[in-house]
Amino acid sequence: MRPYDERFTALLSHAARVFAGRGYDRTSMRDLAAASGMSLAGIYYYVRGKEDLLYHIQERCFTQVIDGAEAALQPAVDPEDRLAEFIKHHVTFFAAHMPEMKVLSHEAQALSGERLRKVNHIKRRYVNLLERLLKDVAPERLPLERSAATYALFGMMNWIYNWYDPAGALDAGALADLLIRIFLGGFAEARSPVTGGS
Amino acid sequence: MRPYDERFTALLSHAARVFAGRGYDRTSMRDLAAASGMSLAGIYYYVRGKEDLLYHIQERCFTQVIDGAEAALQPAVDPEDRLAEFIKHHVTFFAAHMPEMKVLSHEAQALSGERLRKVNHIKRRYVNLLERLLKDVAPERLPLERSAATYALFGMMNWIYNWYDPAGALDAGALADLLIRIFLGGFAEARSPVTGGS
DNA sequence: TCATAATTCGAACGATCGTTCGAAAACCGC
DNA sequence: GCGGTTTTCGAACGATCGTTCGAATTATGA
Repeated sequence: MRPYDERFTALLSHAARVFAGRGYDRTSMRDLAAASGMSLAGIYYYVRGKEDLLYHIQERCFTQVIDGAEAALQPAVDPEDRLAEFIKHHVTFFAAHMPEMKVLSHEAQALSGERLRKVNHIKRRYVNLLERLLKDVAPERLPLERSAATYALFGMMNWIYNWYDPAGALDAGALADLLIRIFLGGFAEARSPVTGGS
Repeated sequence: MRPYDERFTALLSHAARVFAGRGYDRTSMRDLAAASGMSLAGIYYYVRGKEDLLYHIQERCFTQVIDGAEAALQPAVDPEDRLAEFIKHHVTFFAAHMPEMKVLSHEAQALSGERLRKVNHIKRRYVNLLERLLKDVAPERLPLERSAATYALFGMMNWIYNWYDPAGALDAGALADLLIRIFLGGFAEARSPVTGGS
């Protein structure tokens, strides 16, 4: 039953590309059929429906990015190194899986019910992972600030899908290094004017 | 002809709130009629259609945010101060006009043709404005890095609509200060390891 | 008070959507 | 080559969409 899985994966890949290009809602099941070389009805052999298709794209991609991040953090021990590794992995993974990551970042509202609950659960795990890294880098910061800084960093990284071209002059590694320098320099070094150290 | 303008503005405001909540594509003209207290057909007296409604929301909001930014920059002369003023204005404006700014940030793909061209033209003006500010802060950076840093900063700021609650414990001014410290500290102070100062 | 313009709306249209169903086709172990 | 399972698909359904149109209603100015 290997060819089934391969065709299922190919369907998800084609669908992710079309979703990323035209947007989830503006994409019709007929568009997906044309893009994947299947018939309209044939898609329903692999998936319960359109929303189920989006769910599987998001669930697979999110699981991959979490597993990859944990693996990338494994060797690093210094807090700043670990944060840098997280950013580097997220950005390079984003650049390497642009369609899926755009769908993950941009179509978060499109799911509902149990599917939304499951994806949000994975998302919370991922956000908590980064928030713990920030706590190790700057333990003196207030939780409120740390939480906001977490989302600021995710914003820097996830906004990529709005402008970055993986085939352009800026390669993903250099982009990751730039974001690391910006965030680590500003977050870890620039102390809040009221605290100071304590 | 003042009551006409007031009702038109109210329609745009109601529509922006619904678009922000349910997404542009998932919102039907019947939803907008219910939210604005108008009949379905009545909307078409003020607007050519659904896409025209989205266009007017984006065009008005973008013009406001550009005018406000230029006014906020007026008194500041020091490059870092000017950049800080830009960030502060963008973030506080975002927090004060959440629905419109979310629609502006999240529904950039929904327009087409001439309307898309016009909004993109305004957007380019705004992006160029920030990019010039970054050039004054860090003249030694390569244009490629400066462009990426511009989008990184916009990502930090625009991602707000995914998590920030204006009614929560973190007020907009404090959030703006945090983003200023993060970006200014990391971008202006952490020099690229290869350049150093020309 | 009346004609004219401005504004609102019920009803309906054609188009497109996601989904279903039963049959046909392709594949497989024997 | 045959029986059963897996996979594909044409055709159609009901629902919902954005939009239109002509009439009804309300405001305006003489």
